[in-house]
Amino acid sequence: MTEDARDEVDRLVAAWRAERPDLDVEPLQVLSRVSRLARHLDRARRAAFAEHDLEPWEFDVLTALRRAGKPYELSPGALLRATLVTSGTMTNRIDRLAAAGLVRRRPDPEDRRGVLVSLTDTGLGRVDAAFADLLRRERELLSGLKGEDQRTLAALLRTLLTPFDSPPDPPRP
Amino acid sequence: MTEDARDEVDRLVAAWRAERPDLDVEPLQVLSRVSRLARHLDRARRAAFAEHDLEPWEFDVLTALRRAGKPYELSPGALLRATLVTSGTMTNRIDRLAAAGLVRRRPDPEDRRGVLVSLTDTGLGRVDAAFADLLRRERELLSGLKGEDQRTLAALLRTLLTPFDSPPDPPRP
DNA sequence: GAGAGATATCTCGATGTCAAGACAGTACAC
DNA sequence: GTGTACTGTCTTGACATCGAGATATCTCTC
Repeated sequence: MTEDARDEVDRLVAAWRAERPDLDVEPLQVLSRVSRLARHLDRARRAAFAEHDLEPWEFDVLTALRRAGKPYELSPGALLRATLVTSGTMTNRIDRLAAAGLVRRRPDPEDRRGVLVSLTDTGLGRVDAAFADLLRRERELLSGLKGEDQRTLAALLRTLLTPFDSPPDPPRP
Repeated sequence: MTEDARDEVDRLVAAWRAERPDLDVEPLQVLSRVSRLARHLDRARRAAFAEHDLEPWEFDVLTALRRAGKPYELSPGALLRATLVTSGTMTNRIDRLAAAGLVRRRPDPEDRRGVLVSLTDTGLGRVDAAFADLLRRERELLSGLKGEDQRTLAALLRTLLTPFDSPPDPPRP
């Protein structure tokens, strides 16, 4: 091999080159790393939240509410857009968070189809503690990169993400 | 706001800064993007594989076998390390792939605890077709970045990934 | 103000995953 | 060779997710 394999994706790419020299597998260098890193991150997050008795999915919902600012209240629809899950999943999550006393549900006074979900005091305290902890650990994970490299990395990732996060084509008049 | 939000994570970071100006949320610029991008990628992959009648999890197992080279055979243990799932999940996956005629199971002649899983001809054909398709789509996804930027991105991601992919500390003699 | 279509949420069944543990077989020291 | 620890695979039960569809309400047009 002409260069050392430094991570699993290097090994994976080398294996593909040996098996399918006819294919250009360069895209894997970026996208396989994204997938694998996300998987490892999930596990690290799970470990971090365990200390605060929170599951990652609980944290995702609670932070969305926390970010909204006072009165920490959003509709289920806003929550599912923020967390990239389906509506059935969100209904289920809200049910369980409400049962755990971390959020509260009330009818939307302005839209009788709608519901509003808000943080309880308990939920607010838990999410703030867990978030501070998460940031500590994430900073640790990133400690291998200089600040400038982190900004470069963030900018490149943003470029890839933009098409997904833009509205899927405005309807033409 | 001092700068335009270009993607959801920019909006997310801006919201945190407004709510918690006391915290340094820079790590989110990188790691939240990794998580979100991985999620979008999952969906894109699912769509790509649907044309070949494959689920992403099926593809993951089949490619691991394909990369191993002739005779396209690995143990369940090797497969679960390659795909980052638990042993129970792998047993289940192999069961279903075998039922679908894409892989075959046979006892390991050298270790009577063990089993060897290999691609069938059908499995080989399916995975090769799906992989070529996946590469096409991934290249498309990356088309927003110059080749040089792609290499920079890959290198920065590798730095983050290395600690996870290295053995978890060799035992001291 | 009536109807058509869009939107918001919830329900339900199927499914894939995980964690913990069972079990058989192997490896190594003594 | 025997005991002990380890390894490899499979089993089981709980659980979160998805997708499709049901229901109620809103909005817009005519």
